[in-house]
Amino acid sequence: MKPLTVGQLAKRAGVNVETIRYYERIRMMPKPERKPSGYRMYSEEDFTQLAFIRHAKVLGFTLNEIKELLELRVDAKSNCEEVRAQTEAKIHDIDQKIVYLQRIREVLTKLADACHHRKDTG
Amino acid sequence: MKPLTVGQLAKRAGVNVETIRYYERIRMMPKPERKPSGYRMYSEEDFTQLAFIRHAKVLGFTLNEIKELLELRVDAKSNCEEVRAQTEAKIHDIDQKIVYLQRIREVLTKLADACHHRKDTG
DNA sequence: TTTGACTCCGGATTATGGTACGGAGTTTAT
DNA sequence: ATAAACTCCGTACCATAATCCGGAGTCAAA
Repeated sequence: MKPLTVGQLAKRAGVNVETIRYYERIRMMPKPERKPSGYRMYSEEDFTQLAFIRHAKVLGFTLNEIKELLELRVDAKSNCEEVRAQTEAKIHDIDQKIVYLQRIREVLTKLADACHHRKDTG
Repeated sequence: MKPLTVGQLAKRAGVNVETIRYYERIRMMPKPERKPSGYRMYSEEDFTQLAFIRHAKVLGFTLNEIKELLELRVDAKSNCEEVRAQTEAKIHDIDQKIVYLQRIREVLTKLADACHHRKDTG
């Protein structure tokens, strides 16, 4: 419940402090509450959002795409029908990515198996 | 069987001609045979490799990671045991990505469903 | 209470992954 | 044969996504 400092948040999320400030500047992360000294205070929710961003990044989404994903969540309260359509489009993109990954996975599996056999058979 | 020009290859793969030249410079793509005029000639195999690169890029692999994946394929002939280990590590990374993607997919599905219900029930 | 670690900020710098430019030569279709 | 379209090359430029800098203020703990 105690708020996290920017350094603690950075450490938990495995990112640089500067990255968090950068995400704040470009509105990927919300402006946090501040201590009287001006130090940033972060919540668990902030950590969740940052982790989401990092995972999505690993998956090849650009920061702008991730921002869109985050905004879908927020907009869901107001714009229901349109959000639903957009969300389904994103799901389609994700399914495509999964297909590609599985294809690459299969190629690699065959590679590993070929090596395995060669080892067995000399 | 007729070799492709760089422009034809670019068109089929959906990339810029400059991108292909760039990939050649950084050794993501092999140096192609040349016509007497100096024009590049590409094969179907080259197309396959380029398509692989583009797909892997969409999935968030960096060009260096993709280069490693391509090299695994080539090295498989010589370094069997080590290649197998590395390949299995890559497969593990890919499985992690699939897990992340499925998690995001789930969140989005819930979002879409919530909207759907809201529409039905007013 | 001081000292070392942390944080503040704006602005500069970096790495990656391309894209654009432009003058000269090549190919192709008419 | 000639124009349009394509290709050659090196270099310069661009956007994205951070990361670094450095001087000043803050916090924690010995």
